[in-house]
Amino acid sequence: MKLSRAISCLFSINSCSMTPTKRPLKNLIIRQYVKELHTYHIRDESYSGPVQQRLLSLLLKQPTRCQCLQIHSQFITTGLHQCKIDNTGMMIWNMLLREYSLDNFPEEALELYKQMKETLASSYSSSLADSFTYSFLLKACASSHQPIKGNQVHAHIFKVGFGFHLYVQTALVNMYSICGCLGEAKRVFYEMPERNSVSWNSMITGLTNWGELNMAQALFDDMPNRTVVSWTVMIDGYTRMNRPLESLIYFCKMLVEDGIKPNEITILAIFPAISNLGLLEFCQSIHAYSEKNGFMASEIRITNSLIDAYAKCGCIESAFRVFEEVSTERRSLVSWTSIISVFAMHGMAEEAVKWFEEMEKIGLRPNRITFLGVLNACSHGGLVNEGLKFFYKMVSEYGVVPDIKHYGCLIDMLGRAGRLDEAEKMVLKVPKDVINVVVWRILLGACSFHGNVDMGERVMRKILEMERGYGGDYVLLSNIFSSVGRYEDAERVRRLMDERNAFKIPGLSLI
DNA sequence: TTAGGGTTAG
Repeated sequence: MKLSRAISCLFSINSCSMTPTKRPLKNLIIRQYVKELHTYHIRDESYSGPVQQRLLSLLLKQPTRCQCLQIHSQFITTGLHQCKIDNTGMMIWNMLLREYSLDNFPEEALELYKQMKETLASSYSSSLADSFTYSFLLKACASSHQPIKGNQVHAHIFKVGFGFHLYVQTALVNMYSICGCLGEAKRVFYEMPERNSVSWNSMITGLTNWGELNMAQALFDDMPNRTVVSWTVMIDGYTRMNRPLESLIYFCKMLVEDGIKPNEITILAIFPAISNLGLLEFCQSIHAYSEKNGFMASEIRITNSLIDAYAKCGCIESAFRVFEEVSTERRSLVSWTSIISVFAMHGMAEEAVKWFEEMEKIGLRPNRITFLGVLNACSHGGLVNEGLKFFYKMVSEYGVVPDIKHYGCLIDMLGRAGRLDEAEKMVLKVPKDVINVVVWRILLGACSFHGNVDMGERVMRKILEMERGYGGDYVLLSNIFSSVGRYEDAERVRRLMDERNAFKIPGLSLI
């Protein structure tokens, strides 16, 4: 593709509305465009200092993706990149690198570095890169998950003398951690002649993200100056490992031991732990704290999480009040999805449907999670026909491809309502690449509940083709036989269960 | 005229 053609494609795409389906196409054109720029050579070596200044100041103002491409284009096609490179020129290269590595174009960032090196080598520049260059380059390796490339950059960094630079080493720890190379990350970390809190936090984050909580905790205990980021990383780490109590203990220790105040991100991290333990009072305190510190006004995600947490702590009134207090303009798709799911969770199907329709009225497009919420509501509230309508609407009107959870929901809904034939037809319609044993199991449950022996046997055969070791399936089939008085068959299934060493732990309830 | 750009939590 010629440069002029790439530019016209780029701008024509940019001027129309950017739907998710068009985004990959735009990215492809951007990639092609940058590739063209990399092969563009001109020989105009007139000094244009003021133009460089102008380009740099534009880059420093956080340009959009398109503006950045325009700046890059001007830098190359006017030959400015080949002019005498002073600090301004170096900064233009670095800022372009930064934009590409942060904006999910890591390959372009790496290509740009190659071009930068070649160009600077043939100009009057005294150095080919600085510590900023390598920080951005490592960011690109990290975001594209390319540890091998990162490792090559690491070797190069040593060669050019930045091997023990604080920022570069921290970026190395971060790159290796993100790519899952924890051994390498630790090696760099322990070799660092000096570390700041960011270096420590990067290492601890790497460990928690890969499940090494004990090691992370040991490092956290050794850390000289813990910041709110360090605490948030630990809180989030414990929550993700399904250890909510420890997560809350860290939250309290942060306040009491270090006197550090939680920020928006800490608050977002603590919500799953509160919901998991159903601590309504804790939820209320966090609500009050967020209100007092202006987090509710500044961060819609806190409001959304609060809606979900209140509902999971059993207080639907508070969840709804929080939703109602947000103006329609501020409500995001997640806010709407949260309130719909909250009603679904509490079996309030009509309310869920009502708010789904309200959302549509203001022109918001529901996504797959929103539909999962409303389908769940219909399933639990027995609104079968409405549920089917929503499912078809999702596919035909909104173009959402149903995943296994949508099918599961629908099959559960038909099964609960006793519409077993339709449920079976639906299971048979699930595409081969997404089907799993769970949807068959849902149907078996419905057969058991409604005492349909023939279908139960048929479904069980399907299940056994896929998985033989789940005791619950044998128990259900055996119960189906018992319910119609076929005790010998029930006994046979129980024996089969023993022969195949399929266990079922008896359920228990604390209520 | 000069400074300006970097690494961490979701």
